[in-house]
Amino acid sequence: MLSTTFFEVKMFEIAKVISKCRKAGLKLTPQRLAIFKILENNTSHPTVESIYNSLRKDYPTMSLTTVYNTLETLFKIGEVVKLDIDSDKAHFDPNTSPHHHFLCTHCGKIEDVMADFSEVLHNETVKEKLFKIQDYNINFRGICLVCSR
Amino acid sequence: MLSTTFFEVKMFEIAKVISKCRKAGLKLTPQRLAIFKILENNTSHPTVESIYNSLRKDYPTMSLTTVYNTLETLFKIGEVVKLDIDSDKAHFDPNTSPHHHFLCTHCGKIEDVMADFSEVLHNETVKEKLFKIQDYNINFRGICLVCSR
DNA sequence: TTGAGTGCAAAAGCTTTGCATTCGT
DNA sequence: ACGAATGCAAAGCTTTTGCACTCAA
Repeated sequence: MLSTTFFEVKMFEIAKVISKCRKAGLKLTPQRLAIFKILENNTSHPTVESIYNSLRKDYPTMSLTTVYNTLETLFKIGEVVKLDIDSDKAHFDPNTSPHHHFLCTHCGKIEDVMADFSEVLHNETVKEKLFKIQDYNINFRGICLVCSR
Repeated sequence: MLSTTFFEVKMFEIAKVISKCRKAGLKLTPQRLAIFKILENNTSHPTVESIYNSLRKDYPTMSLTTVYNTLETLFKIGEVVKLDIDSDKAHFDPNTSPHHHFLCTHCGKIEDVMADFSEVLHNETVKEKLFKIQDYNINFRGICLVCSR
């Protein structure tokens, strides 16, 4: 018997985020919209600085503070998640579906691992020792396909 | 049929670490030995600062730099691991056995999860997409038993 | 119009670096 | 005696805060 698992995919869609901002009374500034554009379909797990650098050409007055503020706002409304795979700096993920990550220790790239590991929640040790699990994430480390060649 | 899994337990034992230092040409200073004592049987996932504060009474001249240096040295010789569960500051674990962690989002405590999840390595998505996995770790977040009461 | 958002500068917090002194071997 | 380790101060980075100005609603 095949078991089918349904993944609820929650990608960052500008139209959806805009309407969410309107409902929350958040203003749609040009800076915010520019950051939204960078996040849409972005699977590079950007940092504040990488987003800031992408924007400097088109938005010369964009400040680091605004990028920090906007990402914190998006985090609060659940439109980005923060990764814990790199202790050096914060990486953000506009894909808020439950998924996991792989860090290539050779090139530093972070890749998504879109697979269901919810089996780990059925582990007896986990069920006995922890009162309530809110979430979990798996960080893999190793060599990516590109670097293996 | 019962399946038995053998865990190789690698705890931080002072005698073992001392002989490892001797072999590696590392000097056994009073500062290092004091830090070793704090790490032995320590399951609190201490930070540099918490170790430093524990030592200040008995070693008034102990510096933060020495704690940083010693933990980095221990990391290099494989006697501590760094956790990635808290992006605010580095937590160290003198238990270098493969295991996982649980962060209580209420009290901030980090607990060990000593269970075998190596099944995640057999996932097809992981095997197809990644060339070579060096290690992996699972971070659970939720409410601990103490805070649930 | 009005208060949330922006952006500059300054500060804060963790970690690293430089370097003279100390001390284990 | 030699060279690694220590510890102080300074610097480096990421992130946060304060505050006057701007602008979306």
